[in-house]
Amino acid sequence: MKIYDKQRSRFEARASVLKALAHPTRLFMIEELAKKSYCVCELTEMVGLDISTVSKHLSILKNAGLVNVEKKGKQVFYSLRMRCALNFLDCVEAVLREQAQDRMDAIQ
Amino acid sequence: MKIYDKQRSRFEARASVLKALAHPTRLFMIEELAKKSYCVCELTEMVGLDISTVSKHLSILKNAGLVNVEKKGKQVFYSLRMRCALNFLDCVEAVLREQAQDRMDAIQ
DNA sequence: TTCATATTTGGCATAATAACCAAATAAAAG
DNA sequence: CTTTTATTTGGTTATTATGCCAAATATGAA
Repeated sequence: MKIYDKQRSRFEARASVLKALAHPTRLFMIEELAKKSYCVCELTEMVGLDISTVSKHLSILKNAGLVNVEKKGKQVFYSLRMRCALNFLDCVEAVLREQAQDRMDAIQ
Repeated sequence: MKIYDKQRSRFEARASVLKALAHPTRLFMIEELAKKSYCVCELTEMVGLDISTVSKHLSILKNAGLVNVEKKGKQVFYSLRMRCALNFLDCVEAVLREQAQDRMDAIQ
């Protein structure tokens, strides 16, 4: 029995949340939803993919608990639920800046 | 031309960093590497997967810029580079607690 | 040099993702 | 009730990810 096995389900749960974030379209939508709530058709217009694709992306964010959903008439509005998700995008940006620096160092 | 298209490469870069994190085994290793550096063979013993699998996971973390690598004799030691990655695991934990709460609410 | 140990790389099988289209469902309007 | 609009779901295909084994590489010891 390895150390990892004992805690595997805990790390699987964390990974599933991070997986929900780890897609460019979903990251874009999260950033937009941080500003205000949007319906599926508005988000579809912004991203330029098929509406069924956008709907599925939103469903992934919803299942991960990252967004709220509110139905208004025929439309469904999504909004950002976990605003802390934004904070850690700052860390991701820091990682990217370091990556860029590494590439510079490699050239010199 | 959609809003998203103009910034797509920026979101792709972010997503690639998050993808590197979004795996249970890699999250486990990141948490361990936060405590101290380990060689590949030690990590392999902890996770209980094939050493080639562990090596590939570490390579993914390295390419994302999340860990440092240092060779000492025959062994290769990895250590956590971006400690801010730990902070946002706190956010992930918060999301998971909310998920659990939602499930409780659904039952009641 | 040869051997043993540590790590990485290539190849392959399987599983998971993501995109689209088409069809199903939901809600409001005519 | 039928139509229209908005959204979700099911199905298919293409791409990517994961894990193992075997082979290649690297380092140090004998």
